[in-house]
Amino acid sequence: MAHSNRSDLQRFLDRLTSRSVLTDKEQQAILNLPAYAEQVGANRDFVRLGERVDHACLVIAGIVGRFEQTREGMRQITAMHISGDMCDLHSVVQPVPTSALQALSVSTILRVPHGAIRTIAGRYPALAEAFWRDCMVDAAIMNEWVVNVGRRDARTRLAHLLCEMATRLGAVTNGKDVVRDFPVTQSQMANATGLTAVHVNRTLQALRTAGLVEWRSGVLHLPHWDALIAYGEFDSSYLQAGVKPEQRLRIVQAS
Amino acid sequence: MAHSNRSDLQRFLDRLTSRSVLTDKEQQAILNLPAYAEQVGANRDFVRLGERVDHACLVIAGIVGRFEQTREGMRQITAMHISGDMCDLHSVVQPVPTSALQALSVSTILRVPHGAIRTIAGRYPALAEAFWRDCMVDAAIMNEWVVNVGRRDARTRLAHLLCEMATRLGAVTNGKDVVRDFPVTQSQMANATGLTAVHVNRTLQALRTAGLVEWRSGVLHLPHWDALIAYGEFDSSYLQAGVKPEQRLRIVQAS
DNA sequence: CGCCTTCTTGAAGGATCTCAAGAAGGGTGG
DNA sequence: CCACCCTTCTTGAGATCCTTCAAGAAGGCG
Repeated sequence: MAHSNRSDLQRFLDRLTSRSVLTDKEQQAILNLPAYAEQVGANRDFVRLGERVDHACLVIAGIVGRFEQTREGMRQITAMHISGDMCDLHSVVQPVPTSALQALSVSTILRVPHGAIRTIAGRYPALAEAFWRDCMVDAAIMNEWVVNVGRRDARTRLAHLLCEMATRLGAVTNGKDVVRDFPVTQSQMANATGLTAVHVNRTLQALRTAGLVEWRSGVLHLPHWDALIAYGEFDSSYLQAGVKPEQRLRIVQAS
Repeated sequence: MAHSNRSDLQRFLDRLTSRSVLTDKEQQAILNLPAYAEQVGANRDFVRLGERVDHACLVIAGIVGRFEQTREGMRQITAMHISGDMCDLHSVVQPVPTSALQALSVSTILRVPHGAIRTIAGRYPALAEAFWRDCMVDAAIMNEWVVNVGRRDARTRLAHLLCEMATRLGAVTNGKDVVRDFPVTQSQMANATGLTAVHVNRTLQALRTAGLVEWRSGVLHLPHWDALIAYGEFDSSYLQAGVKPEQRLRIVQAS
């Protein structure tokens, strides 16, 4: 099946080249990675705590959550991953996961063996650098989540997360009216924001009556983007989404 | 001054080799890094938001906080760094900080130019790998903070953070009685846990009367370590502190 | 000794949670 | 195409954890 995955790997490559500078050879190395597609049902774990893994997971479709739970069984989602995210790239250098991965909706993932990633990372230092950088964007997002959960009230917190996800889903183009598939339940949203499902429901209603959010059957509609980012204190710079080509960094010499 | 910093850089090297396998040459490259020591007063920022930086900061002494603040001026500390931490190693691949750095107590830091780090990362892929891995441990810690702030009540949350810091400070040896310098104010602790200073104070009193924590004038004393880690739901595995030599990973071939 | 930061305490208010139950929605089988 | 079921969404009322405001006590430092 490896030969049929180039178009999926292209999404990963696009992600990398949006922030890093890669030569043709390096790009080909990405596209030639062996990979095995897999369908995962909603609410199913596909990476479990403590079980050493030997492959990284690229999200092709659906939404994936990284999560942990407390002794009393309360869940906390610490990251959400969407199409194009290599959601546990970090496992290449740290193969024993400290948190689990679950499909939040029906998802298809592409498993890429660590061995192959390690080989090209060793051969092309610029790829290792690009991988490192990609992981640091995920870390910057998690950093923002700590602020969100720690210091913002429910309304702002929810608005902020919706802004982040809409931006990452690439939905913000005309700057006004934003529509995107976002198949996440209110309960999952609660686990991502450190709230209860009941309170997420009520808060969402407040956002709805304020005319800022419509969200029915997995489709998210944000009619007044500018108003929502102000409401959610959202500043997208941490997402490193708009890095201009001339600003992209390359540590190692192109060879 | 560069020549006199080898002993400080040794701390950084020790940190790297505790998780990664490095050859003699690679180790020397770390120790030969140029570096400039600097004293920073308590509550003083030394890396500001949005200002592109050209050096990474190694903490030699004191405690450093990574933080952000909301529109209303509420502060959230998203990471604490101690002696031996290269607190913004990520800036090597992402030179525009998305969060600021502040000395929580009087600190001395060692500034290491990005250029020098990039040079050795390009020349020795195993060093790039070690840097990447080190950043991923910081990310794992932040991941745990999301859980802590999102899903644990004040008592558990504080206990968990104290357990983490005590472990990282290397204070847990005999497994019973733990004593360490920890010059952090209750107000800073509040900003790290997403609570108010008042509530941190009351919660700390509860831990004190439970006999789990004594903390006076910057000295932290945890008389019943085993009881405290149970109380704080603390499992140190995410810190990657006890990685045995034979479990340390090296992607690239030793040359 | 005096000043400024940090710690401590009280009382009242509010945001969020818990418990409980009913309504709506989406899928499946007959 | 309808009936059924299970998940998700919605609503209400009461409880609680944590915050806010305010002020005094203690601690460190010149």
